[in-house]
Amino acid sequence: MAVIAEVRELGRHVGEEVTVRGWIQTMRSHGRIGFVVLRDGSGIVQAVVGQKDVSPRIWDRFQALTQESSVLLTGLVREDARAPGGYELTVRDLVLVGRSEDYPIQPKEHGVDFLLDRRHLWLRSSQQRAVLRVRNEVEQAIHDFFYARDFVRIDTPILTGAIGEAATTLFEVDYFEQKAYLAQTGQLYVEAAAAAFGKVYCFGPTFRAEKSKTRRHLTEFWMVEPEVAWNDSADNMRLQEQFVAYIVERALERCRNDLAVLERDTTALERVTPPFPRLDYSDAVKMLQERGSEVEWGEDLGGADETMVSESYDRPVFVYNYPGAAKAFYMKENPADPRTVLCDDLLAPEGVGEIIGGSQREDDYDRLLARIREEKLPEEAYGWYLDLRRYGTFPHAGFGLGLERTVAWICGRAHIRETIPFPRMLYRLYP
RNA sequence: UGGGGUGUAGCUCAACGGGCAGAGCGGCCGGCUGUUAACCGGCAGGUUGCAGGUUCGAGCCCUGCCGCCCCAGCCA
Repeated sequence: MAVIAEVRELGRHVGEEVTVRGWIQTMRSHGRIGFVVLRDGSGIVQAVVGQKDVSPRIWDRFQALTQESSVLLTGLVREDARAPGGYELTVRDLVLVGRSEDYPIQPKEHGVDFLLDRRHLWLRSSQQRAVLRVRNEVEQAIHDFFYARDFVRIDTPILTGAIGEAATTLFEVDYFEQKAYLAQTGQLYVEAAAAAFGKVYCFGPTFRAEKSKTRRHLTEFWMVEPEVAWNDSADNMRLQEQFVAYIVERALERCRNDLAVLERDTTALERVTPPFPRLDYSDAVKMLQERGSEVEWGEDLGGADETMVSESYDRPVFVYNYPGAAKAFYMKENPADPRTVLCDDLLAPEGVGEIIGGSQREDDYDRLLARIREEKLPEEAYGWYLDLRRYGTFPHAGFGLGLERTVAWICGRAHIRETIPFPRMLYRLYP
């Protein structure tokens, strides 16, 4: 009875007979010899079957294999430069576990719609596996970064009352004959927790019922939102650049292979080291106007404007202190220029655009209440949020980083839909 | 929601200015002992998104509808 081995550890079994378990990725038959590439999740290995080396029964079984059939392969592990992965299995025994009939995804080009309809199978493809492994590494890096800095993770509710940033549309659900909404941010809740723990973050799914159909929007996406008591806007940006640099570094360190599978040119990522350039909103508008943009002071930057700014730098760039009218109600007024608020957007290079939105929060009770009324928000829903300014208010700042946008940038994918296992978009709820 | 595209074999795409609907891949059959998206020969595979219109004749032109893609707005 051969020992069961994972493909990633085959190097330790050279000269031994092992059994590997997995799925047939590709196969090539050649008369009296044949090759299959087996995937087990830990890696891929080429297995060779020679007609003279196996019984006629095994040979017939091999001839009948199809793409994505699940199998047990038993054989001798050899080093072989001709095999992808460097190791090869000379098959002695083959057990068919589950036959795959007419697998729809070929090792060829397919349209995006076709693939998304079969997302449950598309996940098996090598580039999709690479993207999702990078996502996994980024998620782990996020937790490690904050854990090492003594942040406390706070899980914020997904079912909420009418509270959030209000500008965006919320998904409404029936909550025991009451209206509830899927959370569009955990920020307001981590602000509460910051007064309990000092440094906190939340990391979970958020929901936006916007009818956007662009390469950088999903209706369900994951966002990490740190919140730090006593931090001002400048502290906030310093934390952001350290955070982003750490995530990129981890991906470069631990996902070399995946980035190679994705044919990602990593030179642009190697440059992502602090400090990131900082551009005052007003200077950004001036620069954009000189380059022919129609943007006027007071407006938010459009997608084309963001691209123009980010293309002027070789690493992520902060644009800070936007006009208050263009931003959310909770951002703190800039004492040096009350038309603006203490906030920042972090724009990733290579035309990726915004991956972080952050700000120092309004900590003055009266000014915050005035802003809630200006925006005509349901005041009664914000009672607890105002309490944070009534019982020991404190300066604090935080930000939200979009996980999918960050992964798309690191992986060099044009569209963020490939960076989440099962994307939720306008008109797509299946599979 | 607005603007621009697109829809032809299971998949990816061809088809002159309106004139017999095709290829590659995949499938099936056969051949081949070192393939790397193998190769060679053969076979099957179509209501050209749907409904109407113009025309001797429509995959192609016109109208409506539907799906999808890209861009904009909103944002992460």
